[in-house]
Amino acid sequence: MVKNKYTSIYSKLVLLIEEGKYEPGDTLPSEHELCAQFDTSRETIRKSLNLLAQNGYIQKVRGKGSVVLDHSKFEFPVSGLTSFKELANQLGKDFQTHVHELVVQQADSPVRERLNCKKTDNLWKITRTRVIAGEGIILDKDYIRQDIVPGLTKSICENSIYDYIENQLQLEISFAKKEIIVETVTEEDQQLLDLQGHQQVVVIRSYVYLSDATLFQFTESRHRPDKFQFVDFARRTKV
Amino acid sequence: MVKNKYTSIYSKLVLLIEEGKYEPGDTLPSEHELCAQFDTSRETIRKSLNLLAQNGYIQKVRGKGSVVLDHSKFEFPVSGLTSFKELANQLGKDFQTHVHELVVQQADSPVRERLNCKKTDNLWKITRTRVIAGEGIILDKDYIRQDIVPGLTKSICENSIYDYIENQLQLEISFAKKEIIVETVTEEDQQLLDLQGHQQVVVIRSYVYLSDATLFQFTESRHRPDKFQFVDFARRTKV
DNA sequence: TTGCAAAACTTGTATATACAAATTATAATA
DNA sequence: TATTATAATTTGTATATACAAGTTTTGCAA
Repeated sequence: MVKNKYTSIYSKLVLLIEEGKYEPGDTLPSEHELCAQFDTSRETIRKSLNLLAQNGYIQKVRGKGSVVLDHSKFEFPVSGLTSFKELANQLGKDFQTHVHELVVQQADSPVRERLNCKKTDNLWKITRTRVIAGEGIILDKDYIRQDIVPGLTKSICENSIYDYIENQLQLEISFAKKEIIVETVTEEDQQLLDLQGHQQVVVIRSYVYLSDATLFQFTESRHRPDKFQFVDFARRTKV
Repeated sequence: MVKNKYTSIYSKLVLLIEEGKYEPGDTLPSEHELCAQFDTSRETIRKSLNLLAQNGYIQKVRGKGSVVLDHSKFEFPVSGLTSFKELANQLGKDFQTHVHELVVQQADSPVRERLNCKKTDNLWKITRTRVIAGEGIILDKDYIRQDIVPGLTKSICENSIYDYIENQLQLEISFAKKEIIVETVTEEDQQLLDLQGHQQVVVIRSYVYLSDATLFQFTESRHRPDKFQFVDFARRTKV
């Protein structure tokens, strides 16, 4: 994949940190040295380092340098915008996706309000369960605008919708707003998940946007509580 | 508070957006125009705009401009690093903080491992409940390194420890790693919270760092599930 | 040796320029 | 009028310079 200079330098530095070339507590080479190593300007290096800082790999300290953080402590990055398949691949777990429903329907009122679309707009409704080690753990209910994402098939839904959107349709998924709450189980949860007596599920509602700021997807992801984990890296923003 | 140019411009733009001067769907004035308005260079304006984008206020589109997003949709910003008091103030809710325990102890093994400190290090242990509308909703258990944060009092814990750390001690809280999971209630939960029959609590474990990358606090925040909500704004990072 | 001051180093901020890439507006043409 | 090509506008990337602010090292003096 073709990238610009500073993201490719970022990726190389991430690799070096994950390989252990730079260990937690170490300081990276100074910006000046990195300029020489990568044969580029200081501003470009600084953009790469800011990416590292944003994603929790380093902490920059004025006068000292860029201190490497213990990024591995949280090996389960559910934060950010990562598809289930990308996640499962990273973890190397035994998993399957079952597609229960894949239909086109007109937006009914509760979803229409969430997706901010017209009554006549056609929406994909996709219901899937994620099966890990033989147990139905996650129930995903997706609503996707068909005019933006046409041509969905069962096979695509079993693999990765994100992969299809980004690589086949060449659309750019950009950001999402997420909300995490706990709800009591519904009849659908009980039918499609192996709840093992749990009376509540953790629900993640996501509103997903393209890079031109159009909202195209609403997802409700319902997790069995004992298998749920969310990890976040947060920087303090002063008022 | 003295700030640098680009964060102060950022704050002004946030204000204009929250006031409704720029509405969702509008585009901000172009970078060039903003340069003229704020009498500064384009790079400085770009830093301000990048802050807006990171925090979910705008989406930048090449060739078009900076589109204002609907930031108000999530009026409950638990994401990021915000103290309970800051949050409660924003919401204007009726709340109280009860301090149940405020002691200094040597780090015992489970906490020592989390805080990555020596056996002989002294730690504050603070146990507090957050009471909203008369009900004990949140149980906070804090462990803070005494050598870094000395002089804690009950009064400080009833108000805001973060406020004391930042304004009295002049330390800079910088970032945190958080983990959210669901656990079954403990005896302590049942004693100190009004659980109303709930058998599980949502637990947020936070590791909080200063700007020089030293880990100084570990917090376990235990929430009654029906009152828990976590909101996140996430940008997709390409590999 | 110890303590202090100066220098060197490192990151932060602000400004300027040049060109690339995407979108939008304009003008010319059929 | 409708279409197409061109120009103007807007954001993205890369580079360069100058100085500020914090940390570490160096070296001098007591």
